[in-house]
Amino acid sequence: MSREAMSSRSAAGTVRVALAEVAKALGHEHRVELIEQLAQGPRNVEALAERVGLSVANASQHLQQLRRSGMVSTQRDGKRVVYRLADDAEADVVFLLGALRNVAEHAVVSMERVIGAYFRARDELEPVGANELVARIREGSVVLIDVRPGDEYGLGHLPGALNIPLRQLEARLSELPRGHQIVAYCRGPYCVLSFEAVATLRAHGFDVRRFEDGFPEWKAAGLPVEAVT
Amino acid sequence: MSREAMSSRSAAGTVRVALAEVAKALGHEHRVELIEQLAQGPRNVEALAERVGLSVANASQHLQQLRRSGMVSTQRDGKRVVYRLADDAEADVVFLLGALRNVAEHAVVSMERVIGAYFRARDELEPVGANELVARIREGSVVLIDVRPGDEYGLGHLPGALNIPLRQLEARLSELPRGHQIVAYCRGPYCVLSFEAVATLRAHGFDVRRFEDGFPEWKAAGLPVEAVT
DNA sequence: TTATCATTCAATATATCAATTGAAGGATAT
DNA sequence: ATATCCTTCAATTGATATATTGAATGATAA
Repeated sequence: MSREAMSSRSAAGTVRVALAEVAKALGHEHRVELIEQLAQGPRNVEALAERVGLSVANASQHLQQLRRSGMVSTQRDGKRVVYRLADDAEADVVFLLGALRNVAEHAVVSMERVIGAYFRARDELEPVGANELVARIREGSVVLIDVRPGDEYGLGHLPGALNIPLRQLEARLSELPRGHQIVAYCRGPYCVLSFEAVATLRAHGFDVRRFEDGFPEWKAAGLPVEAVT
Repeated sequence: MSREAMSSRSAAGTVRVALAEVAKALGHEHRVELIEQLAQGPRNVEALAERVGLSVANASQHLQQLRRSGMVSTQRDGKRVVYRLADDAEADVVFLLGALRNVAEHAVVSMERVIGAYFRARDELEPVGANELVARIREGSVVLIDVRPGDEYGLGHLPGALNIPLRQLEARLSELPRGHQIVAYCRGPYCVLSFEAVATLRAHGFDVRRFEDGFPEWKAAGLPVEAVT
């Protein structure tokens, strides 16, 4: 939109254009996934492209759309360009993803289907809410495990969480206690890693539940996080 | 997306496609405005087209995109087709609009500009939050006025609110009390009607504040509403 | 400097979207 | 039935978005 067109527009119209710009930036599967990745922590273009399964050039173009929307900012680090959620907007972007999930849950038919087929287990897994988790971490009545890959754990994790990536879980069962309840978390409410972790650990007789959100939501709520220094 | 492509996709991928579909549906200024209108209450195509300033055919096409996204549903009423926010998703859609506004507020440069120029007055107007408003309605210490057009008021309004459309405000000052504080509300946090109403009433010496949200947010929060029967 | 690396730009083909026009559906009223 | 009204469909034009390829930029390291 040109400056001229913008200035001839009502204040309310400008607000709507701004909302539509943000929505349009999230209006493509790849950009949703890029934002989800960036919610775990900052990354350079190559790492993002690889995770999302895009060519570097294609990922770069999508990232620039996100940057133009204002949700993402960049910073040079040597010969790399590091993308991150814009500091001002980080928590709001995480909440926005959550609001989109809530709407899609009711509105999008294919999503209802996949939730029915895959995530129905949510109730059976008795997920732990953030408030309860805060209390139980404080009283020390729970062992937290972060089942994301090690690099994401390194960029930030819940206080005191033990990092056991899902792939290593079966090999590292001896590190887990049988006396305490275990709570597993990963990238967010529809991240499959913690679902699988809970299923695996229950099959081995552990007392384990899932955190209903993930690291980004925890951080966006203003709760304390740790990072590997 | 075809059924085949969908079934060959991971559960997480399906969720992302669903989020992107919802976001894309809000990725156009006209559809944002249509959703804002529908958040006030159900309407037929012609009424929506007129309010948004579109041809009927064009409005119909945008409305069908919204319907395909699942956010909007239709129902025939004689020779009219009435559009409304889908019952399941109504509150979630209103929250989603709010989340978009929060992100855009930080992220979109043009929006910061217009907020600075037009809505800076927000602080000076000492807006009333929903919790405070609930309490003050209960204790009867406030006179509520709804400054939206009469038809929107008729579709639903806050309990006990008096409808004085902004255009009639100066002509109806005698209906307003000088003993009690007045609270004005309209369509939402960036709706200009209540800003103007507060400015007008203050110029006439009334004790008046703005409700910081609007009718849709009040209803989406599960608070009670009235409608003209 | 030159070579190397990470990222972005430019050009292209393909696909999708937006707005307009006029015709077609579906319902009611005469 | 016929006419009328509201809405949707179909076809068109022009605009915008996506993905690919290869070249250009900007920074570091030899």
